[in-house]
Amino acid sequence: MEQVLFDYLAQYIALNADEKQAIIDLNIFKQYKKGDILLSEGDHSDEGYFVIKGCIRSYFIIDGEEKTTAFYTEAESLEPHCKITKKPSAYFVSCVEDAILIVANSGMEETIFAQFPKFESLCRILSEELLVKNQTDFDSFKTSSPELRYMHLMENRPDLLQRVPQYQIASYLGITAQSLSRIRSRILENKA
Amino acid sequence: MEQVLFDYLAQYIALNADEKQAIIDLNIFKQYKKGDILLSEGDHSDEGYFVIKGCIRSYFIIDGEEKTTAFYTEAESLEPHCKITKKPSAYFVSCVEDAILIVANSGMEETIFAQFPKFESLCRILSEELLVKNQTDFDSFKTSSPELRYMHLMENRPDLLQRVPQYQIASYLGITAQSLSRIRSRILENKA
DNA sequence: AGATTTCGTTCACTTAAGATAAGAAAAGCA
DNA sequence: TGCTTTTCTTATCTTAAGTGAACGAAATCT
Repeated sequence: MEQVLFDYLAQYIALNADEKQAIIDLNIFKQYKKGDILLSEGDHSDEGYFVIKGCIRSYFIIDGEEKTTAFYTEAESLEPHCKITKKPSAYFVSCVEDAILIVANSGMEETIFAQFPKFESLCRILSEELLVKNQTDFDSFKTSSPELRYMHLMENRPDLLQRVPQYQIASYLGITAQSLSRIRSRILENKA
Repeated sequence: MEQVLFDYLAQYIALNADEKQAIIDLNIFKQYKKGDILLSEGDHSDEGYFVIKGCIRSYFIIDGEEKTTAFYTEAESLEPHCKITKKPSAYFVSCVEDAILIVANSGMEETIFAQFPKFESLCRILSEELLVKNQTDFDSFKTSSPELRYMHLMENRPDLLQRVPQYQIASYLGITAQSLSRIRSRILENKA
């Protein structure tokens, strides 16, 4: 199970046995069931999540409506805002599927940083990469119509369309479920 | 002039005289004129920008149309994707106003990191904060209508509406200039 | 299996954004 | 100052998204 994490980290830095053991010793692997809520609006949580297996999502509830803002699948990580800002969470995080996650809090990170400084370097690099990814996604969202956004998603994360209910995809695309349904039939028509 | 930078950094870490001098010795302050282009699509650039004074923006050109994706004003910093990914830039960066910027490349960062490790720690923290900010903006964009996005901007960055041409604001909001003009008149009507 | 809840599609209607064009206002320049 | 370019607004028309409601299909539960 650790292998997913170590394979991921190997893309960025080489870890020796001690360093790997230090991570394992933190005892951070947890299992969850579909529907489990990891974080709720208002929570003061200090935990970040790295997905080993499964799918989690973040969403707001605005006027009683769920607004999904992100999905995280294998080898992706979610650092909730509240972990960084130390303020109550503005959104929810729950499991779209049964999941195995790494759950780590800031205290654990400090421990690791102090023991192995190269982890802080790693975190800077990961953080910069995440930032680039997030900005790229935002740019693409801003410069595309809902239909293009959907087609973009079909190309880039086709698995999501299988794993996640359509109404969650819809709000992720910034539209209603009805509108997404129309877009889908429009695309099918044009293919025929 | 350095003071803007040091005031900014003081929010995060304490710098001693040596450290400040190391930064100054990099000789990184540059002046630009309104309209100057700092980065073009296709460029392989290694430079990041920190705004001391003025305003810069990033934009794509898609089908001959400018699509503005971000504005950066005093004490904000822009790390172009190409700096991090080492690939050719997908977008442009230019000056909305005359500007004084800090321009630093990766080599300078390495130098500083090696000399003063706490700068790397600083960069991780800044990077995480930028990520939170960017995600918050993205979430807000996704969950708002164009009209709400504009009102949000009026509240949060009213200065931009004065400093930046409307057609650039419009594409920043993901809409056309005509549509923004209608939104503005709609808002004025409802106030009256 | 049967009942129930969740999810996806369709329809009719309303509202707002995109496209195209034209003109007014403002800013920049000679 | 007067001229030119840039920026903003207005109008018409088209297209697509939002809303509310209804229905059927699929998944879930026991």
